[in-house]
Amino acid sequence: MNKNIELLKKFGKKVKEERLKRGLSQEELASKAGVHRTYIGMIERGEKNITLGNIKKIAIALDLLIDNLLTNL
Amino acid sequence: MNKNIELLKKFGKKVKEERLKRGLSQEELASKAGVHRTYIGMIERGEKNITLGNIKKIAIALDLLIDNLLTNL
DNA sequence: TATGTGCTAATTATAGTATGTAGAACTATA
DNA sequence: TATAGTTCTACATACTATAATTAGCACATA
Repeated sequence: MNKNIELLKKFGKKVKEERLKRGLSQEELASKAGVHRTYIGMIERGEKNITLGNIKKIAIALDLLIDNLLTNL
Repeated sequence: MNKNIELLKKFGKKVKEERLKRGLSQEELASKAGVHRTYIGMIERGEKNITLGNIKKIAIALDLLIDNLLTNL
């Protein structure tokens, strides 16, 4: 479990990076993805072990393929 | 949530495919990945919304990059 | 004052883990 | 041949750990 921290932080960093590229706020991304504002914050900080379903939602909200969000993890 | 079924089934199919390519039983893959035997079965049947941490474990057990398991999802 | 984000905390939903039964397929031995 | 043992997988629960969702406050900064 603990060894996931690095993985989750990397994923969060990628999400944040792609969100900012598009000039979106956490709230806007959350709204697009259909999740809560604070949840996006938690994901970006690597605090949650996100499920495949939500990875997909975020990828779609960012106009990305799911595997684009997961390269180099 | 319900719209995830297709996504999870596709993922499970991919895992099964890669497992069989390597001639591994569910139990052997489970052991390599450090998860339970029946859990692999559930994943392959698309019954569980797997987390990023376990996706990584399974990818490693299959000698795959994480994004190789997630193309075309 | 308004917007964006970090962070805590609480609740609900469900992923993760495990045990057990059943059936199919395939060996081996009488 | 049978019939007994073995391996593999589907499936049904059930428990417990934690993801998912929400609300609220602090602190920036424009």
